[in-house]
Amino acid sequence: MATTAGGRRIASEGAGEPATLGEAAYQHLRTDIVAGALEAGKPLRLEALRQRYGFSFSPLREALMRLQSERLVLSTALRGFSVAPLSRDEMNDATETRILIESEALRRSMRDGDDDWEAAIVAAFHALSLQVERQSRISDEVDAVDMHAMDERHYQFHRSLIAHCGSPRLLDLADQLYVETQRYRLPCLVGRVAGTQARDVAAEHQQIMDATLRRSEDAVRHLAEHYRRTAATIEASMAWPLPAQSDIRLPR
Amino acid sequence: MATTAGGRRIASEGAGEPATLGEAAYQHLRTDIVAGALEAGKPLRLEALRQRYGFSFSPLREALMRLQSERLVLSTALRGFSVAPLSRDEMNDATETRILIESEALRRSMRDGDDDWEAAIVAAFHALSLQVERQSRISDEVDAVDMHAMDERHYQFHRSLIAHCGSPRLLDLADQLYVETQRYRLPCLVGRVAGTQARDVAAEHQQIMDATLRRSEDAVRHLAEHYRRTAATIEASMAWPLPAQSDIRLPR
DNA sequence: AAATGCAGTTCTTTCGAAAATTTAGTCTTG
DNA sequence: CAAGACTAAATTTTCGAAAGAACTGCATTT
Repeated sequence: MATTAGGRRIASEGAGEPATLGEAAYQHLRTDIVAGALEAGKPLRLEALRQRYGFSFSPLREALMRLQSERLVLSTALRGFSVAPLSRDEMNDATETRILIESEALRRSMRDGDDDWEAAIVAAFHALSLQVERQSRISDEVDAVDMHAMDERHYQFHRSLIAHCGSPRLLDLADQLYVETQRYRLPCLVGRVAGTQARDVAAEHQQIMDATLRRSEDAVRHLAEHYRRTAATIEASMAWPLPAQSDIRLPR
Repeated sequence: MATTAGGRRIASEGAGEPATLGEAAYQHLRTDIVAGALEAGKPLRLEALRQRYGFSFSPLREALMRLQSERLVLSTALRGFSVAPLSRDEMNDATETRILIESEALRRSMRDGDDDWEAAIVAAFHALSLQVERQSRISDEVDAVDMHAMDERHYQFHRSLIAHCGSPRLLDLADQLYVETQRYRLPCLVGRVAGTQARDVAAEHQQIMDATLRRSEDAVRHLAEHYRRTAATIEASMAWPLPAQSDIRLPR
């Protein structure tokens, strides 16, 4: 097995082969939770997971542990794990926290960013634009593969903005919140007819980038609006699971 | 700290006995890392930990996994774990991130806080004051037990300020950063002669509380200064391990 | 009927050993 | 003597089964 450099568990890390089964399990589970293949709120029985993925208990447990600390999985002491439920409150909390973190990171990047940083932003924006164009050219429907390619570019663009903030913690938190909010974004993308959006997301990105390169505080405002608008769109269009009474278990 | 910092993890956790060995291992390891009993930078060999704590591999691994995502432990794919090193950069990053998070949480608490919230702050402040007084009365030297009692009150006070922010994520992050920064604070407290401090920490706390109850933005400023002053004090007084060349391993 | 108590079952958690990989040491070779 | 190759030891990772706790359904009691 080819060893991957053990970087922090960032969203883009998945590229190389995972060095351990635990890592592999983590990646698979995370992908499936984010994509909704493992339904929100449902319990994650170890035996079922073993059959589904072919990992044995130890790596699975390890993966679930990690996912728990990223808020994708819940666990109760002797009752096992479950997929973290989706809710308006969680989404909004995640969105606002993301805005807090990324605003600060963006400010710092704008303060200290160098030419390479700027160049990377322009490049990422371009790559994202190309992807959008290609997609609308090739097919009307957005399928899972397109969606992931798209999402990767989208991630790279947003990350490039804050990349020069100088704080490993902020970048880490941003990554984590990106993944969390992905759970809410992705379901709304699949099956959507390309170009249907009322919003001009591309224009929003352009606005953010331009203001960022101008080192203008407008960038922060645009970014926040961008995220809030996305959250609002999702909140409106999503079929929210009403918090089931039966799922609520009093601790002991 | 009576309550585990990562308050979300387990429903029934808290002060009581940990329900599983994994949880117990987590608590022990965390305590020992924060207190410096497990030296920063040193590798954590599973066999050694098994002998020291009496837990077998599975619970230990689980605990280490959790600690890794809280930045107290590092791990590399097939080379095991080590205690996360201490450094000026990490401390400052943690401090600034903490300020970012708690400032926002404090603002929200001040915006929405009710009478109970205010009462809890006053109570926590009082408890902290009593503890400080008792300590300086009983003995000159600060020992480990005093230190923990003190730290618990201190934690409760700071937490009471932001308790009403309404965001589970912010509270969680604040808890995590509290623990992280504890690694830097605690070593500076042990052995210190009580009342020696040039700073009047009690007065700083009073200032923060007063401004908070007035719902004044000053509270945020005072809080930030409080944290920065602490960081500066530590930065000056601590014997920093110089980043050893030999510890650096290139990942292939 | 509601509450209580009691098997049997399901599921999580833990253990100890086996497998896989890295690390250290030794020897060889150019 | 440095670089490489091989071997042995140390260490992590993984497995599968055993142990322990929670859940289910049913009978019993109030």
